[in-house]
Amino acid sequence: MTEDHTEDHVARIQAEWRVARPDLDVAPQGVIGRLHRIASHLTGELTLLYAKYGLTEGEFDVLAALRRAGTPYERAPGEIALHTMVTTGAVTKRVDRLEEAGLVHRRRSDADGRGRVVRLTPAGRRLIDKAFAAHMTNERRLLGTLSPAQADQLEELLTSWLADLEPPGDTRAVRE
Amino acid sequence: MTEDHTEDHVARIQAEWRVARPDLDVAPQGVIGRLHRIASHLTGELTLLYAKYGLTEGEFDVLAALRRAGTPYERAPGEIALHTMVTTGAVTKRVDRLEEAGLVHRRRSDADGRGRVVRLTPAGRRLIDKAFAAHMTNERRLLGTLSPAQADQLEELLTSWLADLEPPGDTRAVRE
DNA sequence: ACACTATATCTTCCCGGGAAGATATAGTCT
DNA sequence: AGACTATATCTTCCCGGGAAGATATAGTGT
Repeated sequence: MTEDHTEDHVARIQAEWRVARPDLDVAPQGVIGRLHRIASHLTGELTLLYAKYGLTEGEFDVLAALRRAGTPYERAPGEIALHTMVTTGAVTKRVDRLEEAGLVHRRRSDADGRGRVVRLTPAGRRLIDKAFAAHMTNERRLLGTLSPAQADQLEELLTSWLADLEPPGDTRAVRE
Repeated sequence: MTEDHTEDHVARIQAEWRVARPDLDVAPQGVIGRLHRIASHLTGELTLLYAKYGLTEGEFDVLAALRRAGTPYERAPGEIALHTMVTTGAVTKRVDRLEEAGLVHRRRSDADGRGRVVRLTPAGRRLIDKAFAAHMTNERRLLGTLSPAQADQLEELLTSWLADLEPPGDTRAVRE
């Protein structure tokens, strides 16, 4: 036996720290390290799928935010920034790319001369509808071997943790 | 009442999708969306702490990998890349910055002319020792209101999920 | 020893996003 | 109306990392 196959990378890192810094309690890494590692793995897999539709994650998020808005699939850039948790500068660039690709259209707001309105084009609507359905299938696959009971339990724990971390009244939104 | 305060952002997004795409089951977002949101929140908080020590997250990871190696706190760039889950190009740049800051030292390997050896300087060792202790305190704070029992349960669920996602034999390492 | 392939690191170029400032328009107060 | 402040978006500049190629050295087979 050269290796304990029941130990994952996080456990190995913790073991190394226990040798290097026996004075510290590295238990929190058991949760936080694994959470980050899962997140990074999921992001990689999700991004692969977006790429099949010619989208980056950021572009996907913008299209999704517009799609969720419902007919006529419009939102102001500032709203999109809130919904997708990025700066307005990032939204400008994402919308630039999506507009270039013919997936969204940008016009001035009638009501407010400073404002713009970003709207899904029919092509954008078709694309995000296909991509989002595939995305959900992909997420289901990634939850794969968790039993429904485990998934519920996990969701509950994450929900209560998230409630701690996010001060109520925090308006920022979430990755889709 | 204008808003249900028991609903978080992920729940709101799911509710929007149920209207926009009633044909799809968006349950997976309950877990995956919240996990990503927690990860992003944690990363923000952890990064704030690294910054107090003048470090980026990537630099912290490199110092931590060297510290865990034990005396004499040396590792090859390629090893560091494996341990920190980035490309060797990224390691080169991180080490450039750390060397500039006097926290690590880089020399040629005696054994292999292609190789380099990166070693913590005494200043680097002192810094990562302080920073890592503070990092653990910070992580404990971030787990805050999860009871020990909840934390254990969560760790167990994450561990088994991670085991699915990471094919055994995957050599990549983890965020500290 | 020579040719060929493999490996370790570094370099170059690119990409996406953040931060801060620029610009244009709204709103408010007098 | 005029001045001042607030707001929405866009622009500019920067930063960190990825991908792919360049370079130097090892290893291997003949």
